[in-house]
Amino acid sequence: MKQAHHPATEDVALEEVLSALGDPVRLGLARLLADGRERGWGQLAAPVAKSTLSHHLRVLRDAGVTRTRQEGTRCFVVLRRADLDARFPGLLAAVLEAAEAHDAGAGVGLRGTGPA
Amino acid sequence: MKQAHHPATEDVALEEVLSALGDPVRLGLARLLADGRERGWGQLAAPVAKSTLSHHLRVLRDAGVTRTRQEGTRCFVVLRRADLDARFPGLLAAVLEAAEAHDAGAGVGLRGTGPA
DNA sequence: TTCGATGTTTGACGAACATCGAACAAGTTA
DNA sequence: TAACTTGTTCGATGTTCGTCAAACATCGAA
Repeated sequence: MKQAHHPATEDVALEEVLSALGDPVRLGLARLLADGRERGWGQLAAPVAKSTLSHHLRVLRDAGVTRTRQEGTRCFVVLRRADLDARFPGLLAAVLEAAEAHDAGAGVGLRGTGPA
Repeated sequence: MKQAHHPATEDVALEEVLSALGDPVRLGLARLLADGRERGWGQLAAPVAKSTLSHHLRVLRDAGVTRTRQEGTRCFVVLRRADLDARFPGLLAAVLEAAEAHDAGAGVGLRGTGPA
């Protein structure tokens, strides 16, 4: 559990962001984080094994879509909305709105705290 | 060279569009077509073999990003801007603007008619 | 009909990807 | 110290992807 690497805002690449969000699980994760609130790793519920979930979170992180914070032995994930909006104005909003409107990236939800 | 299949506007999937545009060559092609003008297949110049170019154009077509029209033995490609905008408002504009701003998808250009 | 131009399809290849279970590392708690 | 919790990393597997060359199909021209 070493400190994860995050690309600087100016190093975020469009192709990477697009292909990162081009996966159903990752799009679902982004959609889950769309409200800007930070979520605990354990709250995230995706229809994949935890090692796979870890992989997807890494792809999102490496692409610059999310930021992971570590607190003790647990992690918290948050969308880098401001950074993305600074670099690609309107992109994230359009993607998230489209995902919401068409229920894309389904299968990803919250655990414990219940839906909503 | 049989008539290619195009998805109906309501069948266009967000994940497919995003991952279609997540490739440098395809993003470059989309960027090239961003002005809405129709281009001849032969005008498209990408740093790949023609079979590969054909493949990429098919991915874009299958994802609903472009439309291919056939005239005799040659093809013309155009961006399905209105369709995409109807289904995912603002998405294509944000992607193309971001690509333009950061010169993403480079290596794709025009042949014959010269740049511009 | 024969030739040439234009894309598409096929077959093959290595690289990248999504996925899993198991082993591991780092904190927290008993 | 000894568990236990929480994610990450590793190794393996099967799939998809990007790429090319070559063969093919189709249309127009000679």
